[in-house]
Amino acid sequence: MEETIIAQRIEKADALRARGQNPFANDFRVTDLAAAVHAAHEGADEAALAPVQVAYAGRVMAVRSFGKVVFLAVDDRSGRLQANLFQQSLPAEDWALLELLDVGDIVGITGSLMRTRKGELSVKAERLRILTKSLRPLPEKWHGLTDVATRYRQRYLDLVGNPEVRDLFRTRSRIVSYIRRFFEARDYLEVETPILQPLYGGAAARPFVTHHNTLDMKLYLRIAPELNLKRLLVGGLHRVFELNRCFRNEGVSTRHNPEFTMLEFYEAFATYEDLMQLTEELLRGLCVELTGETSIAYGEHVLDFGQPFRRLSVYEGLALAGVPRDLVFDRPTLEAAAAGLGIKDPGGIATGYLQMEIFEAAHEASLIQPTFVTDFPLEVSPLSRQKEADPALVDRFELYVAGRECANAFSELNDPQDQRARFEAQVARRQGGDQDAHPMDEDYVRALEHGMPPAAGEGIGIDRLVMFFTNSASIRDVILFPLLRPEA
RNA sequence: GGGCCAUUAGCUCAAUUGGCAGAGCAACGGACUCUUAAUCCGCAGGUUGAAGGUUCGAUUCCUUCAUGGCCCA
Repeated sequence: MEETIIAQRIEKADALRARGQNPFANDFRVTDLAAAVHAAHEGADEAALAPVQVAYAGRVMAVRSFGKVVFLAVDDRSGRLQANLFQQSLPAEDWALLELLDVGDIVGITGSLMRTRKGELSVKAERLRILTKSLRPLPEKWHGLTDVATRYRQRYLDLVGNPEVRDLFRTRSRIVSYIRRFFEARDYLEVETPILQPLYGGAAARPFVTHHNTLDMKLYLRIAPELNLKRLLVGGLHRVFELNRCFRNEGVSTRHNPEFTMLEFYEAFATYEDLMQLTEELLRGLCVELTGETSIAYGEHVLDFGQPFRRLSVYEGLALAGVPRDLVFDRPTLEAAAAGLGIKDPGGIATGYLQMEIFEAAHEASLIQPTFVTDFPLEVSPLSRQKEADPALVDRFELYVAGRECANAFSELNDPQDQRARFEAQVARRQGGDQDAHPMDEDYVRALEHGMPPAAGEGIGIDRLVMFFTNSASIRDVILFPLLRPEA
């Protein structure tokens, strides 16, 4: 049946050619947009509308024919504007095009404005062009396309049929644009650093591996831009940010896509305390930009970015989970708490990592309102600056919203000798089987040896941010083309 | 990785206890000068995700696989 429809439409395209018209023409000049026409003339009366000439183009979403008058619902990038075709006032040649027109075709309409008896502002067509002949049928007009796999695989159909999807990606664009303006206004420089790297780092994750043919060189797709951005701090670019695509070789879920977008920014002479302040400003301002208010509905929750964000240190969280402050290094206490939370084989997990597993198991899902989790174990933070008041901890925070981590920040470690020792500890873990452990990066240590200004830096997951601000349950809803298995 | 659910016409969905695979929209033919999911008449459209099994007979029951969704780890 589908083949029949395609064959019929190819015949129609051929018929257009036989009439001397290109079924894929590109010589129509658009002077008007649907939304602008509505905005400019919505209240105007017939006498005011009739002299207004417009030319617009878009996809035909519905054809309602009454014999000698035909109504077309035409969608352009701004919205919908109906075209009214009267046999009486259209050239015979154009009227005859209707027998070759299908829902889904792209048309160009020129004419004057009018209002129908039901009051719809529309265009009384004087010329009709079929600019692009569509050869396949669109999804059904009322229910639209709902099959999730098809929506992701054929996102163009999802966008054609579901206006709310177009709106979501407009919102995504506004979020990115706001972030860019926010940092530019604070004298940050936007930079781009390599995705293809001979050595990866900056996060705890497994990379994708690829190969450069002519250099015969193994390359990794970056898991984070962190180390390169800090090299720029060494170089004197003291405020930098990068809106960057990262790649982590892990599973897919409603919260994870193997490639995702992060914001990372670094500021010299700032501390993680400063970044908590900055992060509150960023998210509060973003919320106001998008909604006009300081809170937003997300699922069953209302996320409030208006108040100063809650702060909860890792040790405070451990105390709430049954590990008092003076026993955070007591293995029997930690292992008992871990077992109680369902953590498997706690005896095999190093102390700092076990502390974090306990914290996350006990608290992560309940951190709904924006919460800064602060002061992480040094062991799990190989790039963070040691806390002066407690050498077992680092000056670091993660921001949790709606039970999910959405930012990670710290005062940066700039002591090259300490950094080398941290890398060596990571390499030891790697040899112990931790595939996420950080590899040694000699050039990064060398850069620190030249002197990196004291600084703080942060990464924010853009996809998760977009999820919050578009009330999306799955990361796939906010990525235009999420990774899927190949079609069967 | 484990559990549950889904997969039927281009799209959205039905199909009784295992008994002739159906509807709406889209398409196709026709009527109609004001529709907003237009309406009306007519016509057509199927390897029921794939492979195998049970059965006189399988969309339905069983096994395996594929794809997707939800939950859990």
